[in-house]
Amino acid sequence: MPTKCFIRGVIGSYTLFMVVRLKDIAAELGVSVVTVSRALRNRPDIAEETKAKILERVKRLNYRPNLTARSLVTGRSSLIGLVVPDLIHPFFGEIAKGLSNKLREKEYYLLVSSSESDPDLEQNEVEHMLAHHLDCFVVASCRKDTDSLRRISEAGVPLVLVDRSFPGFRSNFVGVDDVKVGELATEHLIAQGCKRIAHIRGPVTSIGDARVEGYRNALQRHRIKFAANYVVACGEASDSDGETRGRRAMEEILALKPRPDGLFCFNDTIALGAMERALEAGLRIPQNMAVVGCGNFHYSSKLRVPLSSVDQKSREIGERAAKMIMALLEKPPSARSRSVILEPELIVRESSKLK
Amino acid sequence: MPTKCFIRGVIGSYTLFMVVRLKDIAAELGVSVVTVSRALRNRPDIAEETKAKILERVKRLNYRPNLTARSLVTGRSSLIGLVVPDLIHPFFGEIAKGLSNKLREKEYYLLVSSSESDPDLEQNEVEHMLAHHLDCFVVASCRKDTDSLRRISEAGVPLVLVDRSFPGFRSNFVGVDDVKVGELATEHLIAQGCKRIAHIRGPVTSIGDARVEGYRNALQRHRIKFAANYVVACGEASDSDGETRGRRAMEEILALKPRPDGLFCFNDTIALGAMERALEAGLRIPQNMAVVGCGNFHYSSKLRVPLSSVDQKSREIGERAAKMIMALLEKPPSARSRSVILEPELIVRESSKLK
DNA sequence: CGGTTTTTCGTTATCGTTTACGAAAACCGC
DNA sequence: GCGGTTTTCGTAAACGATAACGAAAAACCG
Repeated sequence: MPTKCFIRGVIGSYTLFMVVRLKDIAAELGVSVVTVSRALRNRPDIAEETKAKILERVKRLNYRPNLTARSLVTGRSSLIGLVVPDLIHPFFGEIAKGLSNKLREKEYYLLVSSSESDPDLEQNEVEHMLAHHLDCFVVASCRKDTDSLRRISEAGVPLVLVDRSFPGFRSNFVGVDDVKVGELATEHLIAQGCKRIAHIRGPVTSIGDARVEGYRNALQRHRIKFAANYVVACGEASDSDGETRGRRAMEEILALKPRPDGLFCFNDTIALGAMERALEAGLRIPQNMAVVGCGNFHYSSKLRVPLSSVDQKSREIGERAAKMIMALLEKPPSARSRSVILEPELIVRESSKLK
Repeated sequence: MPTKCFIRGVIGSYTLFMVVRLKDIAAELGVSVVTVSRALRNRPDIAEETKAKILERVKRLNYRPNLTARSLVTGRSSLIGLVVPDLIHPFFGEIAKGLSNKLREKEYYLLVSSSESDPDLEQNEVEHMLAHHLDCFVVASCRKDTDSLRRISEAGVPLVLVDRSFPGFRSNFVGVDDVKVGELATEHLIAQGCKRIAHIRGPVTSIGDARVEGYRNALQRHRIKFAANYVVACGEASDSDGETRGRRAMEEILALKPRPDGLFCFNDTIALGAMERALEAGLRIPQNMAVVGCGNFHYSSKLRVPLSSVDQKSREIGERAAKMIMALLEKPPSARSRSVILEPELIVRESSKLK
């Protein structure tokens, strides 16, 4: 139990702690609370001499301002909310790390919520987090609609979308060009000599659709005819983990006649499951089927068959989002929203190396 | 910019938002602020009729209490601080997830800090987080000393250590029995017929030492003589990533005469690096060298050679820590500290399957 | 029906800080 | 020395909620 006093030490088995407030320092030095506050925030209207005196005492007493109280009056909490579908997921983990490292510079802290890919949970979490009066939200929404995003906007809290944007919903955004992602992967498979390229697509969202679009663009550019049954769906992240979804999708692909000789997967986890299933079925990768994933998760290079993957620049997404937040919070009334679209990068490994 | 008013709508390109306060609801219904507060917190001293009336209005206006203000007066912030060396690390990621999911039930939120395995940064982060007046800290410290932990205790904030405890520093703790971890891995290698078992040890901390102790215990139990040069160090997490550290350690191991036929690694990432290096050197795993890691990271089963690993129950650690926090915060003055020691579990895969 | 208890609700103070404003002190030029 | 700045500091009022206390209203009881 923190006690407000200047005694510090052990009495019996109880330890008394001091919780120093502005008031205490002011009283000790015989100045007013406001003067101490001014010294701490480096305000101009204070004499150098008194400032030095105060800062010395502040340091000696190990004073730390109560940010809760400050927040109440200034309306700034120095807290940023991060809402992602899954904290364990390497992609979002990297984003969190990029964010956190950059935000640290300005002493912002991250309040995280892992929505477990459950739309209702996400909405609920946003609702609760709003009560904490965060300075800004960073969201990779797992919802089909924009309900949770709108709640944030309605509350007047700045918002940065990462990874997924929502057509029709104006907002700041940081992510990669997903059409380019699809093109990069597919062009590569074509260049490797694949003739029949399948795609395990992601959910029906802006991202999933954009990747399919890129996939089609590349095929068209090389006059390969698009076959609808070569694009197989594998459900949502909320259905089951990516790996089993990848396995199931591979079942379908194995049944296709003629069998595809190239495969572009929505992400590395799905690719992993698909590859495992294909290997079990006796296929050799890449000889019988070249595979490219997406996300370049850090373990993708260590797999049974090291996986080619399109890097989504997750760390950079986090860092750029952090920069955007800082800009947003420094000069608040910038009505129009900004977008940062990063270029994806293909990393080639054994799973698609045919030449 | 949130405006305090009851107008809501679009004027030109500006949207006005309402920030509803207790005061507003009270004014609308002609009751006092305290009455509304009581209704919201389900206090007994309020008539059912007025309560219903208030709750209806609260719902209709979409009121959310300002937790910052509440926190200031109650001294409870509903925020839990999580300090880990690395957010991306699957082990800590799982802990974060376990914590977050459990804490959600009581509407606690997680403020995270990834210290990047930098002791100074950790200290700094703790210092700053203290200013936010969190209700409790969960820490996996990367420091050699207990300085950051002591700062938390001195501030009178409840503390739960996870993964690593510090002998001599009394505190709540949730983790696995690390001596058992070492025993489990080593006993298994012995049972598989390994005669010369090496160990890539972790940093010189309670954990690293305990695992070595378990390793020695198992050897002794089977009358295998302990050779000091079979225990190779690989530096600290802050030096470089586990994988390259594992590779470097394997260099040393490959130079040992006679060459070990079994290897127990401090964690899966190190094991991964070590295995990669061994494979490059032409060794076959497990035939020439059986390998067991620790942590059972979710990708360990998907590696080139699926890796046997001692599961550290990371998710459960998070959940148990969450439970402990709730207990701590409900009945505060429990002076003595509690420990939860979980049993590790060995998961056998190809990397060590000899029989 | 008076007195006591119980229920219900309002008043006031408080949490630790910042903002707005104004007063005193110091400085300045003439 | 006297008006007018400028510097330095203090007072008072927030911020949005809860805690402690007490008063009015209602209910109960003999």
